[in-house]
Amino acid sequence: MHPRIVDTLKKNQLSITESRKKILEMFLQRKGALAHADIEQQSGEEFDRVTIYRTLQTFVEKGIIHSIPSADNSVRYALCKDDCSEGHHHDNHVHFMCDHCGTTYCLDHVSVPPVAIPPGFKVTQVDVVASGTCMKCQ
Amino acid sequence: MHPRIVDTLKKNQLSITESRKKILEMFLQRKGALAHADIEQQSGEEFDRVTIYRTLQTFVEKGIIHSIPSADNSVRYALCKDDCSEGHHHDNHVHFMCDHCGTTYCLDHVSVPPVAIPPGFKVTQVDVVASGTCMKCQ
DNA sequence: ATTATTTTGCAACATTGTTGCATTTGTGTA
DNA sequence: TACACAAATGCAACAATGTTGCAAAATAAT
Repeated sequence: MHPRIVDTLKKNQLSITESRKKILEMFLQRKGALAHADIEQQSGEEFDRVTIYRTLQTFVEKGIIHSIPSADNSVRYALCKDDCSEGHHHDNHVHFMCDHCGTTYCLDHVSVPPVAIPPGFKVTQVDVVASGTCMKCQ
Repeated sequence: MHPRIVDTLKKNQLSITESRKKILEMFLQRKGALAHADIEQQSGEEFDRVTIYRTLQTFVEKGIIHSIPSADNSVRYALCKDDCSEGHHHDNHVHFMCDHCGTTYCLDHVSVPPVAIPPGFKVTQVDVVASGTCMKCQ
């Protein structure tokens, strides 16, 4: 088991349960983003569907993971950059979604460029969603 | 009826039907984006739910409208900039979604800044999704 | 006007997400 | 360690959303 799992849960005042440990481990092991369906398949019916929904919701509220915008109506989640031990500041993110294999990459180290939003809008968050073909699918 | 409706449909080799005319008119009249539910409500059960799904799908395929990425798993659509009479080149778009009233604005005139995607990724489209509070909700 | 093609509406189904509640699990304390 | 309290889980039922096949209706072509 990944060493940071229990730490992260404790820091966020969450009970250490099987589902939370396992789901958090999936995020730590895999670089890319995960959809609800991915988790359901990978865990092999170990957890109830409802439990997965609630766990993801809890993780989002605590700022452990964040949801990634997509145009095809599939919600995906990825780990927040800094384990969010400091709380959940809404980071700006750059994501890449491969049209071919569907993998979503969370490019934490790419900075979001300034965007000239017209006056009148109060911007709190900017997400950049790039899509195309990833290195594995060239 | 908006004068461009029949033209747009003809240019895209689509039959001129009631649902297509009415749904396209909704997009032309309203500046913001529309979700499936919006259309269903505004048309007042005039059309079957399935018809709306299929009409939206057709419009997307023809490049008349495009879907807007969002983090909350709600698909919204907006008119393509140039009526897409030329076919569907994948434009880069800036969108703004108001956290308060849920309205999605399609900021066609704001240009998408260059983003430094790491080598290995072949980018075909970049969407920028800003969120916060719109002018009506300040 | 008539025929051929396309679109629509209906029904049935599949998927995805939500809620309430009893049972189980985890946490804090003696 | 054992106990009581709090929290999370699983189940069932439900709601919302999206899909598919097919007969009937509307549109387009002749």
